Amino acid sequence: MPYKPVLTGIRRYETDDDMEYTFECRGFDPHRTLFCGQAFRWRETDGVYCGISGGRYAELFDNGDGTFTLRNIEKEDIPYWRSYFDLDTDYDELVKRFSSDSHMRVACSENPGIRVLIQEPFETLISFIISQNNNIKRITGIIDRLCEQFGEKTDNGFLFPTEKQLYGITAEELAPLRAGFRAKYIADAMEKLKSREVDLDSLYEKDTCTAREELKKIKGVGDKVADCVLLFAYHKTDAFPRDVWIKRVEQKLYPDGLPECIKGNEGIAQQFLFDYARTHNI
DNA sequence: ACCCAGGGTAACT
DNA sequence: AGTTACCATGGG
Repeated sequence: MPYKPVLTGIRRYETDDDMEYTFECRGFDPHRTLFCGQAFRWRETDGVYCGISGGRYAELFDNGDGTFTLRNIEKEDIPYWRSYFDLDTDYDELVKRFSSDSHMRVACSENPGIRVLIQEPFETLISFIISQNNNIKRITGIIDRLCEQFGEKTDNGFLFPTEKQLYGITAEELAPLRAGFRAKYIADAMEKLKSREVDLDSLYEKDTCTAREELKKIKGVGDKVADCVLLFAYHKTDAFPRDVWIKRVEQKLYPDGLPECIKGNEGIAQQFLFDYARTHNI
């Protein structure tokens, strides 16, 4: 069965109805998870991670005893955040499986606590169109300007603009983002979403290959960007985004192909290998 | 000045 | 089908 997270409707944060939610998640590392290049809208100050996703604001901190607290969230959004942090997947079990491969064993042990997020598809699509041939710092800046220019302002910052808010936008109107040649790709994405030539809602139920081909109808979306969206939004864990670092890993560590133990979870394994490759400058 | 960055397109062999 | 220049921008 394809995995579909429980998503409640997009809703504004309301200051007089906030709550805390504490959950257990042994070994979870928020910093590694939120700043490893799968999400671009979290900030950390004094051990508190503040972010906006899917139109929802949250503050997250580590209680130091294997539990974590989400603060200033709405009660009905608990299922959203449980899904977002993929809390119902046992990563200890996954890492155990991965560790039968010697490279994966090192990659996992050196980067404990990474989890693959389950994000909102539209935000993820636009974010990873922006990511192409770009670095994480500048990607973050462009997305910040996108939210400030076109997203709704709330007490806790600007929301990511909704699909409807960007319908019909042109590359010229996107110029202030300084996204360069990627502006025309965003404009093309908005055309194809508006016309329903590409339907993000339908992709949950499609297999990875079919969904990948549909995303690639958008100009500026190739295999890599498509697989990022399939993995980071739709949680299709067999999607395998090949960026420059992963290509080096495949050449140097796996010239004869990927190990059997990551089959079906190539995308999650990729997240460990991505950090491994960068810290060791492979 | 040069190189690279969570790539993709179009125009070539 | 496989290679290659080029694409905007900013940081090192």
